[in-house]
Amino acid sequence: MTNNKLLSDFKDALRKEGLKVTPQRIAVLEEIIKNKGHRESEDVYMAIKTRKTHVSRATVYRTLDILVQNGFARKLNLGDGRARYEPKIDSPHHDHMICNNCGKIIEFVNHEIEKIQEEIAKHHQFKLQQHIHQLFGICKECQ
Amino acid sequence: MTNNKLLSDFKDALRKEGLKVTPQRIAVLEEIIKNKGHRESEDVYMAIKTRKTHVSRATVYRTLDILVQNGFARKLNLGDGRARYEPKIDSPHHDHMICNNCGKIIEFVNHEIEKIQEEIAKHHQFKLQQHIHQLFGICKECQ
DNA sequence: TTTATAAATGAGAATGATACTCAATTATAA
DNA sequence: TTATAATTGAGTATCATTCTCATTTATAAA
Repeated sequence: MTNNKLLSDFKDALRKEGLKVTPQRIAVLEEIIKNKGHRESEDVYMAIKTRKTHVSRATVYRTLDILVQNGFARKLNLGDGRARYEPKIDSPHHDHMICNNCGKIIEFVNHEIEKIQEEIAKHHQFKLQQHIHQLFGICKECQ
Repeated sequence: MTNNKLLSDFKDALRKEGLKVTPQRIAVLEEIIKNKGHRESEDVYMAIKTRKTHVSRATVYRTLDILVQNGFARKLNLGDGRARYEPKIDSPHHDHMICNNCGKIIEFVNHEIEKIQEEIAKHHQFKLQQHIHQLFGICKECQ
């Protein structure tokens, strides 16, 4: 998906929700789709602040929530107290391996695991909505 | 394992680490092994405070850390900002399903998933140390 | 048992990420 | 262009957890 298409989808989503299209919201979207990065709110705030629109931390948090609610971004909880955000568009589902030493994040997917998860949920008559699967350890480079 | 054995193991562990055996530390251990519960620090603090030894929040946190470091308890991060602690002794490895509605926690294990995880790690030359696998959704009772 | 002392404790302050408040600003529909 | 409801931003609040440091205590040695 081109960034233009994404931008216009985002504007449509905002309008559909009765939300206004503001330079701050656009800036947060652009910052988030800039790379595959697993960005912290503070990173996004600094990046926007440094090079373009004036924005506040509060607005960054609020906009990241909007992106998550509307399927443009995914919020990750890596257990260190700071949420990370990654673009969700054109990014097939995946989970994460996190290096305990350097913090590097490696994405992985395994359809067998996904399938077993469904079965486990079904077995408990549990209606699965989301899951978190994270592998922590030491990456190749840090050994 | 009997509670007496556990208690004496805990005392041994403390001595081995050069730590003192204090009533507060014993109280935290006893509270944690009382049930399979996934307890919050505040719960443990209130429970001890109400019925036995005087203890402070700081000491509860410090002792829970000691329990985790020495394999007597496991610390869970459920993504809601409050850590949970469960006894680890005599409790085989398991992961958790969490009801998004009522907060109930159901434990599950699946050896196939464990095996695949190992393979994924190996494939990336990643030295696996821990993992988090949590399924979120709606439990049977809440549907 | 008493003593010496390093470790543990507790009360409250500090921290840090995130959420909230509300007056001022701004996007948008008419 | 105007009216107005939504948005923004600066700073404050929150909440779990950690830190500080003076006081207390467990423990080893005498």
